[in-house]
Amino acid sequence: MGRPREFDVDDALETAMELFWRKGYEGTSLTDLTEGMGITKPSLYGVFGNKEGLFLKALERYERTKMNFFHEALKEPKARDVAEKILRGFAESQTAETGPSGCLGINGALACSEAAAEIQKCLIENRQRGERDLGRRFERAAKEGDLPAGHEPYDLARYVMTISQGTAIQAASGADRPALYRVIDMALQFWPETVAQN
Amino acid sequence: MGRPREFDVDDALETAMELFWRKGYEGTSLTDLTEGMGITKPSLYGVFGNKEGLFLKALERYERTKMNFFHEALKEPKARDVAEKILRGFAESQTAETGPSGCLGINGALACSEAAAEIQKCLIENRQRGERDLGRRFERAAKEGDLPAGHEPYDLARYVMTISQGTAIQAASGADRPALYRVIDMALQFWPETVAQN
DNA sequence: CGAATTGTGTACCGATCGGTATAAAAAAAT
DNA sequence: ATTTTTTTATACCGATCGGTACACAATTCG
Repeated sequence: MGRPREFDVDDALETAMELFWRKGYEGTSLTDLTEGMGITKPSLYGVFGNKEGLFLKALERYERTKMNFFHEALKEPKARDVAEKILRGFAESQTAETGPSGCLGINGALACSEAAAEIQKCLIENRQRGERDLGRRFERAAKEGDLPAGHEPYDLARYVMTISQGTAIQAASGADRPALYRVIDMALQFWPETVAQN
Repeated sequence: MGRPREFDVDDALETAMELFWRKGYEGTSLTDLTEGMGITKPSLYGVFGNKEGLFLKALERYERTKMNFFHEALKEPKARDVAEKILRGFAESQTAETGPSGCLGINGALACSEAAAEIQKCLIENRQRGERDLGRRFERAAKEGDLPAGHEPYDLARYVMTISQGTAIQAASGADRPALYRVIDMALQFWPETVAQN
């Protein structure tokens, strides 16, 4: 009961996500947010708690709507396809024609003041979690004889994540999707199309 | 003549560089700067103009003292050695035990408010200039038959810079030097030690 | 119809932001 | 010793930061 909300929470969160994505956590002011979302500060605080809570919910939405390819990719039967799907998935989300360039998980708070230390830590853990999940997937691949010879699963995971994070910087600097695809093709070249079957 | 300056300009600039490196342009306040440098605001403004001027001078110092390996690497006779020296040079400066992790050219202003747009643009151009210089070097290598077959010089340059930027994120997230070296070893694997001699 | 509940608009809070006016302090020049 | 020049310290500027108190508007429940 009570007075009905005059805005759509999901729409507002989508806008907040895009703002944080483009300008980072500290670079986005409450004025940016309220003007962009079309709501007042008390409404924002009523629904999302505070700026930090809003960012975390925006990050959650980002993971759910833009990073869904990641855990889908882990289901690929061949490790090389896992890597390729992840690399292409990142490149695509980083260079969408509509929406900001780069990656919210990096743009959000790469280097920041002490006031954003908690957000920064959260984003670091977020990236490490993805890398760990990929490493686990490659561990399985190692047991299946599905990895390039002479490499540790977690090193391969770091390799793939490093390329993905590199393309995030490239995208944030203006690189377009075809350019990133060419980088990815090179990065995958050392990974044989077909690994020795046993 | 006049009253002598009570601080060393170079020491102060070194401190400012490290602060901007660790906390970014907008994440570093004038209070951070003056307290770290051990000087007052009027002294800072007297010598460096304003915050933006101080950042640009800090960036200049960074390029001169931390990125000197880059143009040295371009002088290597073989393209693969150019690439390897650049990749290892970045990884080393990003993981120095003393000093901040990552890269000032990325941490400085990856995503930011409109107030820092000029700094952001300057850093983007900075990165693109490096990539272009490397591309030019690889163009020469192509003429010398010193490139892996089937790749454009500027694509290879983007590839190398993407890895370097990726390791910058990795370092900012806590990855240590040996971990980055292993990534670099993988990234170089697709680049034959010896290219077909003609 | 009240009464209770919830969202909205306005106006404000203390703290901090980058930046500066002013005057005292410390040196060189005369 | 006095003037001139430069740097220093203090104290302040308007603007903006994230966040909130308060009154009012809009709905449901009794």
